[in-house]
Amino acid sequence: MSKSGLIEQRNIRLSKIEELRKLGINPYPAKSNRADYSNAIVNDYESYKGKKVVAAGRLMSLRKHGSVTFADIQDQTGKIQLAIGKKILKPFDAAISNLGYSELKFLDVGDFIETSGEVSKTKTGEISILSERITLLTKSLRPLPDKWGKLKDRELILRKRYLDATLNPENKKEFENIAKILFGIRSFLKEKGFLEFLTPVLQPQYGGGTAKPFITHLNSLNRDFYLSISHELYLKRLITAGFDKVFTIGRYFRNEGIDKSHHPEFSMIETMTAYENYEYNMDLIEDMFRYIAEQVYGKTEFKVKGHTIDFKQPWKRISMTDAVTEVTGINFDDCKSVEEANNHLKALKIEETCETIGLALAKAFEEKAEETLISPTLVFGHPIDISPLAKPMDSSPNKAERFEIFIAGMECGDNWSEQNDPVELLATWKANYKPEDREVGEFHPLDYDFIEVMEYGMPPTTGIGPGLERMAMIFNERENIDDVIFFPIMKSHLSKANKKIFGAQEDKADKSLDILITFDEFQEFVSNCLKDSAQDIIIKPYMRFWESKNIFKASGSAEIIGLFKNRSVKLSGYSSKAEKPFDKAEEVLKFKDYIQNLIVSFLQKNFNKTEINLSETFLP
RNA sequence: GGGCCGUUAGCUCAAUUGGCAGAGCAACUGACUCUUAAUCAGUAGGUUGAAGGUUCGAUUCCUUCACGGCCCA
Repeated sequence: MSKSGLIEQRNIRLSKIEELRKLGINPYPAKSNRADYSNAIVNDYESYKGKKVVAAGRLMSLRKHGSVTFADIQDQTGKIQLAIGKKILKPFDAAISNLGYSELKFLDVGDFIETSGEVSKTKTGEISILSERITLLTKSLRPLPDKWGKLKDRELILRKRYLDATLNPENKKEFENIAKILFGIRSFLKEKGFLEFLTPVLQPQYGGGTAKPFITHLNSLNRDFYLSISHELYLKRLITAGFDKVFTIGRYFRNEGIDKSHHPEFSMIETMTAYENYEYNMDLIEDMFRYIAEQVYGKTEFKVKGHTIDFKQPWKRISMTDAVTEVTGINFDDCKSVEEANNHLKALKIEETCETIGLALAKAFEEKAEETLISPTLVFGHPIDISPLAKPMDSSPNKAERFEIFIAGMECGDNWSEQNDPVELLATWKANYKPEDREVGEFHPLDYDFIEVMEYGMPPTTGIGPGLERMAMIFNERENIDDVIFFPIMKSHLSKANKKIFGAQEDKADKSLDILITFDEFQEFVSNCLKDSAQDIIIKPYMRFWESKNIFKASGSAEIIGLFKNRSVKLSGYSSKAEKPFDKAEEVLKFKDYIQNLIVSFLQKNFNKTEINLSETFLP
């Protein structure tokens, strides 16, 4: 007998499966004969009245009253009630997998079932199916969380979205709408004459942006590859190949922070259009948002961060310089020198010195203007310094033919007339090539293959890249990116109950034998590497040996106390396994060595300005 | 990275100053021919996220860790 409620309930359901199998019922058949959806029946009762239907879905509630039972099943479209009368329901028949009235006891809330019967209303007026047949489609082993309360634990909602979606149809609807956004974008771009391409996620050289990439290894080529941080350079190759309007709905991977509006894995709709410049895209993006608002959501007004945004209105278009001037009164275009620009930054309480006027303008915009752009705004005329892939404007060569989309203070897409002068591009890239930026994610790799493409010649081209998640956040009126990503990234977790149920091994010590190094021994052992001034630091070593399933194991750690106020530091991780008993003396030596290295690397990491010398005597 | 908060039964939540770990739903047994959060009677379900500490005694206080949330940079 299990002590856990979950395990007990699961066992009961397993035994129901056992009994059903004995009766000749397959609890997991491959196919259903479902022909009707619940909302069609409920919304159009007059046409369905008296007709036979076959519906299927998840059993969401079961109310037994002796010889009559009421049940609710939920399918993709909604819920419908089944009225199951002892006299109407046909008797048990394994040949057609029909459950009789007394076999209803094998059903649980959460099971998937199919039913056929006449549509009618009950005495209380509820539209129902008078079930003549009931077939089990899938036996569920675990109880659904509370059947009318919704899931509240945020961690559970994010980890088990399928449960949240089952219990919370409004939330499910939001994800349905995100799927429809994708259809909307595709049909919009199709109407405009675009072709969709799939571009590589695994790339030998990453490019098209500045971000920290994920690195992976491709065994068959024995090379490290990068997960795409952008798909832009591939779309440009397609333009070079002679396709005039292309797009991809791509997956983007950036090994950077996770917060309310950033996720390491996200999606963008990236387009490239030949023979046009960035002004074409200003219209395209505006039209695309309006199209989705009208086609998918059937409205143009959305509430974002407390502001009402109307996509019907023409979007504001403003240069970056003017956007900064509007907020701060400072016009960076009037700057005669970098010093002057930096003085402006100081006046704006931005504690950063920039190398060029352009960088200072960008900084001021980012710090002061961005968050004020609530209604949809297209900001153009970025400094060329921050736009290495964009063409300079004819009228002011230090500005790029580029614009960004801001909605509710969020950047929702970046767009420009693509630089297709290979000599210029190579020069810009080389000037920006700073391998030391790789760590901070502001590194432009040199992609000679791409320069070669440009040398063959790419016609004048422009591209846009609105982020799908940000779009979804706006249209679904959500402020957290996790609310628009069905499977947000999380650390894996195996619950205690699941460890038991699945028989997953728990690496647990059976018994602890002895501690082989004494406190004094260890302090003597490390005294040579700590200065007198660190006398108050106590290092407590722990080591133990034990036996588990005929494997001998050792593990050890050292705790440093007194280094920080109210905190101790634990250096851990030593472990060792063998099939026969250890030579303990040798193991202790290994442990000492390990701990010594740990301490040295710990000190190096945390006191990197201090030189750490390992004296000979420190070694055991 | 910094700060604050959370983790108790399958789910949602209690537990008074540190003093017997409880309820509703779900589950199980039984009654019931129109319910819809069905009802009624009964039963069972817990290593209070993990480890350590203080204490006669810890869900409660302290430390560390794990997982998560919110805010800030």
